[in-house]
Amino acid sequence: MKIQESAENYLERILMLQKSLGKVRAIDIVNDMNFTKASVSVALKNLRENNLVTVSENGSINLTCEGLKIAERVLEKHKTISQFFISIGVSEKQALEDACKIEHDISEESFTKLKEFLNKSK
Amino acid sequence: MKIQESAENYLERILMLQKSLGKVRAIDIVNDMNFTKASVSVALKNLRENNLVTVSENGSINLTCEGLKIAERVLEKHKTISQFFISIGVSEKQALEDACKIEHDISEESFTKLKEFLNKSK
DNA sequence: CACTCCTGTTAGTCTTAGCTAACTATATTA
DNA sequence: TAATATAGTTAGCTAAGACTAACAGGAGTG
Repeated sequence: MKIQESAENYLERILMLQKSLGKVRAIDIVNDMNFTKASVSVALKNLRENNLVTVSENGSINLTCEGLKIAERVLEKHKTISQFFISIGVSEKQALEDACKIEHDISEESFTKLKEFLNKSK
Repeated sequence: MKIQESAENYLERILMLQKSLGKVRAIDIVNDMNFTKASVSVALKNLRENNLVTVSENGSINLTCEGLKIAERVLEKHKTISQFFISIGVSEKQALEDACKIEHDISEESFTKLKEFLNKSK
């Protein structure tokens, strides 16, 4: 199964929210991503069905091993890309916004080279 | 009207084909983009309705002023982004493939900074 | 002339991923 | 206790953008 861009985004946000809030419920995703409750509910159902998250009885959402792997990979891309843009003078706001989209498009090869480039230029 | 990513792509390809073939018909786009005739036909209808291309009786497709502006902007992004990736060691094939997707996501601000960066590093 | 190839169109289907509306269930509060 | 707020679900709609199938018209050829 090919992971869709939207699924990648949800997983990434769940991981970010886990880090900032400790514990994540659907409503936290709603507030963070500015989608409706209904959209998030359906998206979570999908993630559950693909074994990328689990939801405990109290409503707290957890990434599975597979889900976490994807989330971490996307988050790493996000950080690297935004860091790169900032390093060439892009505003932080815009860098983050662009990274959010590009993180789903960049290939492993280009991502690796970009990381190397950033490490070298430090 | 917000120009869709797919429309941007079609316009860009039409411009590229114009440069390489001189004259562009729907079938040239079909062969170049690996979509079906039907998909291309519908897409062209859309571009026509949005005054981004015209089609003459003999079937040759021309960009309108507005269509050309968009095509040139996207093509410039394409070139800049792929050039950047190549400059940091990405293979040409992958650089072009990634540029094809990222060109639709990058903001004007980031694009400008990327161009400046490339000019400086020359 | 009939056949086939080439080009293009239309109709209808599918998937992704958002939306609203309406509902349920629980918790808080007047 | 009744009313309201909060959280989540389901059903049904929409739009973009691909697809297949079926068809129409012109050009060249047996």
